[in-house]
Amino acid sequence: MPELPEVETVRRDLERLVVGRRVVSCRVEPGAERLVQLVTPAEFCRQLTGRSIAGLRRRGKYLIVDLDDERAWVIHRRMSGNILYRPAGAPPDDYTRAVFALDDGHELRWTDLRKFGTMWIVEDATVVMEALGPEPLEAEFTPEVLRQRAGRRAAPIKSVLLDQSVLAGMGNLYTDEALHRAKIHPLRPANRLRRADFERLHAGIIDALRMGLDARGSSLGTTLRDHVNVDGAPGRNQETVVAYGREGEPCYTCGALMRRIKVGGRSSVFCPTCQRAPRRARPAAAAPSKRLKPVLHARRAV
DNA sequence: ATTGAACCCTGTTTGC
DNA sequence: TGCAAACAGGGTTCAA
Ligand SMILES: [Zn+2]
Repeated sequence: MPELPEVETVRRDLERLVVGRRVVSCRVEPGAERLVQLVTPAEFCRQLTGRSIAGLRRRGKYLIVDLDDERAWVIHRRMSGNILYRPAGAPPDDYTRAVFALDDGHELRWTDLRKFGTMWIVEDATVVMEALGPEPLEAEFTPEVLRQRAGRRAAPIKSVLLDQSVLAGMGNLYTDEALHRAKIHPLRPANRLRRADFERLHAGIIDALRMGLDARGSSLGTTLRDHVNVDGAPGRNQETVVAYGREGEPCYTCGALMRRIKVGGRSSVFCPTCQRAPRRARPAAAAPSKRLKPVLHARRAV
């Protein structure tokens, strides 16, 4: 799933490849019309065709392609959107939903298995991006900033970290990674964390994101729906994750088996030993309370 | 203000 | 064994 490191990796690649290039044609495949926001695909393509790419920015999980007419082409990959930079004659890519030909003989291909991704062309990119929190890899992000923005919420810290208005760019994977590194249980109410917790969490967030960036992103799950970079190659961070997707596997720190619970409807993997449950842990949905009665049958031969 | 459900879509898993 | 139904997945938006 594209989160901050996955979007940033693609931004850096595109910055190297397409700045100064002109969009010479634009095509949105039938059935993918929802990709385009605000206007029809035809109008979208009309606005895009002929424009040159002036630069690439990122804010949270949004990719911003600055155009030479002072407008911004804003892209959100959501769950399965990928941007590929291919020679115009390259073999087709599965789930291609839109194609943007460039003046260098290459094309940008938008692939998106689920069609959840969205694009806008706007005068001011901030308009389409809801009030986003600080950038976790910028100097503005400090333990104190984290405490002030997250520490008033009574919701589980996991849910608060996923709130893009608290902090921009964290998704389910990097949230689990950060909480594990910080040894904080995902269900801990954010307003009950102490300063020392926020110090560790701050460091854990940065470490997890940097690890993802160094590996060119995480590509978990089945191949088709994974994040890939502009050349179609997956990231390598799935080899480095310490929590996400590791349910039932031993914790790298203590060896206890990693558990998975639902927090705010999202699956969360954590170590029950390293990440101590809050005093009043919410009843885990995955653990129906069993009466003592089954003891009578526990040893029954099968 | 805060929380939870709905929604977007399709590959995968589960159940009959 | 086949097929159909349920589910998972994450971010955002809407509703309560
Ligand atoms: Zn552990």
